[in-house]
Amino acid sequence: MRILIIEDDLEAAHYLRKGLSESGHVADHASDGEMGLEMARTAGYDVLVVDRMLPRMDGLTLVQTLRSEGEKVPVVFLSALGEVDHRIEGLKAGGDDYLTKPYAFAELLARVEAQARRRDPDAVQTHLKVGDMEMDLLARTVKRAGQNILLQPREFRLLEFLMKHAGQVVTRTMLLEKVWDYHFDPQTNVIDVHVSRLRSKIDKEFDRPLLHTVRGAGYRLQA
Amino acid sequence: MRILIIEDDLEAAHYLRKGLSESGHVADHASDGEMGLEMARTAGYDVLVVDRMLPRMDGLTLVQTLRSEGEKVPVVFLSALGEVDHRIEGLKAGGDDYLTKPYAFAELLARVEAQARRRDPDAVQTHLKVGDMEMDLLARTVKRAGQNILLQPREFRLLEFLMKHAGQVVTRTMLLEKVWDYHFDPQTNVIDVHVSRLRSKIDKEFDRPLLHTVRGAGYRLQA
DNA sequence: CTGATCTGTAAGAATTTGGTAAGAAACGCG
DNA sequence: CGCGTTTCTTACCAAATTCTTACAGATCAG
Repeated sequence: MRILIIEDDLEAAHYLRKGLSESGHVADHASDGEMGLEMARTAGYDVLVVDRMLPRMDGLTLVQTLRSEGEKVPVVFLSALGEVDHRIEGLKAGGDDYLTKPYAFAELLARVEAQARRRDPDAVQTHLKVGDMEMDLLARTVKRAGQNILLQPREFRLLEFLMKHAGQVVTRTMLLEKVWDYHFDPQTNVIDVHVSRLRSKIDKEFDRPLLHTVRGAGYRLQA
Repeated sequence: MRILIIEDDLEAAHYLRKGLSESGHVADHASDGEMGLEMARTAGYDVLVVDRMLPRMDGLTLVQTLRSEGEKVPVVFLSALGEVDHRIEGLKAGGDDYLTKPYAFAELLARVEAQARRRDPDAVQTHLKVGDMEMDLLARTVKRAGQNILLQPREFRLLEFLMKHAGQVVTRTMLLEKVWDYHFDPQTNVIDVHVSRLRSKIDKEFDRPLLHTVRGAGYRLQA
């Protein structure tokens, strides 16, 4: 899941990013309101986490602006102010949830995921299945035909993405963006190498391969 | 805790059972409304998890029937319908909580345990088990393969948390929050050190390790 | 007050991982 | 069939992560 954190406290932001990435998400960070607005407009995030108080443009205004432009991405407000009125203000401005500092990270994670799920039920699957292969996102385990398969972190992300798009052709560019977070051409064959490694783990010992090459386009995972 | 899952989707039911049993509960399963009603009447469950839509007798009717018979067991409804009206219907029929699909397993677990606790405050976990390792929360003792293991307080909290989330990856951030009560990045390797110490006590002399490292994410306790 | 125990820090070791590059193989087209 | 192109595989190395150990401050019981 792609999450944008708009927060001027650098330490807090760093802490959030780390926690989110441990939980398998990708988090970007903007440290002031204007930068946040800019980023929220361009890149397609699944959820925004917005501090109420920000330099250059406060969180409320930011979200109001986004909403007036028709942007519907879910927003979770962070704020030091716990008053009911502030909460209502936040929701009226177009926020979807509101968290008062200090908050537990686990709580933030739960709310962020709940928001994302509300918008896109498939975004927060915990269990994926393609053919006789299953992936458990919580346990971070993969099985094929009942047999456990050990994957490296990057291989896991790769397979996760492929499984979430099972049956569709996944292009190299998509993989670079969503699995590697590269927004440029690395001019190397990283993808090929990882696909090869993945294949040797999920397809090698089985007669029916799941991961297919689509020449000139990319790859497709299919039973 | 004894839980009855009344759910016709076999895969979902299986997944719930697995999760609940990893969290130390005992879960039974009924795949249609009539069977569910029958089982709920006879065996004394602590909580029922009921799908709204069921073959042979829908969830609402089931719960209404139970309530009319004076059965007070807490009920958590599951439903694909998120509308406010449906929620109200469920609560009016005698449900105690309501969860909209798709839901995160952790959320379900939290609500189920909350319901059980509400009913019987003493029913909280006092005993955890993962593989051949057991923890007694009251006596503050840990055994593996019948052998007593002495843990320091912090190690005990750490293991307790890991056992309560057995089978799932537990991130460093979660550990910091729940075991250390830190809400920031300590910039040290406290966790690593304690995990290492814990390992040397619970895994060293045994051939099959329970505590696994999940690179880039955290740790997982699993038999 | 004192000794024992517990917890956290720091540093270096060990391990794992991911990326690069080079050559092999497969493919498609004329 | 042969050639250019794309894709696959393998080996290697640098970087990042995790593990272990030793030590010192803090805490607690007696």
